[in-house]
Amino acid sequence: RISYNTLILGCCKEGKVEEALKLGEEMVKQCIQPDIITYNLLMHGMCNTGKYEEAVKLWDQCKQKGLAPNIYTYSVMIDGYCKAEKIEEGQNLFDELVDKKVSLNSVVYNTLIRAYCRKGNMMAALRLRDDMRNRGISPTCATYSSLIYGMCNIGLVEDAKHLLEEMRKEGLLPNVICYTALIGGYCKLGQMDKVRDILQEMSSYGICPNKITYTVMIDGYCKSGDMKEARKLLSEMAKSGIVVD
RNA sequence: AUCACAAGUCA
Repeated sequence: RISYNTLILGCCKEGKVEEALKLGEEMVKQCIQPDIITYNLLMHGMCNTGKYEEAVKLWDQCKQKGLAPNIYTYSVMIDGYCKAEKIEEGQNLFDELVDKKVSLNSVVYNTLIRAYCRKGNMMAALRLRDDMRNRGISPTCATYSSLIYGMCNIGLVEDAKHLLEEMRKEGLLPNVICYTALIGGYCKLGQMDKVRDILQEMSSYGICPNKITYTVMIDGYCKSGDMKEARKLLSEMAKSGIVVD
């Protein structure tokens, strides 16, 4: 069963969801009962290929079989709904989970927070962040990178920067993803001088830009018409050992 | 370590 689940995970990661489903049927024929993990994997695969309706079917099937959804099941489905632009549905599932009095974790919160951030509903996103804190669940880098991204996306880059400082106060160390999101915000506004400052700050904390960080900055310089600086970054990237593509 | 969440270019 573990072997099958592992195989299914492999298929899903390759995007071969049909094959994963076949493996699920094959399990049943071998008299190996799919467990909740099997279902979680399949639902995740469906969601990631845009077939969230299929995932919902699996969810129902799961309940009919008397397999109880766990926290992973919920986060997969909440994410699936949100990525299909059905935030309301995602929120409903979240509320259902809250009612169950099961202990929530940061991943479920982060999933919903990210959805609100992408939609530009920062009030809802920040309210959820406060909510998780009140329940004693610590926000993580994923929480903040979504929030920072969301703030930047509506042009409130200074608020985003402030969130980064808030992280430190909470004893969370901003990682390269948080910084990259913030840099992206400054780039979008053409504030390349600020980008320099952030880079400086990063290196003072020993955080190195990665391929995505460089891509964001190069794009920023190109769009602000500074091709010289963009080229400079490209060679700097190569020098830092990143495989340039 | 059998499963879930965050940042990028072009389309």
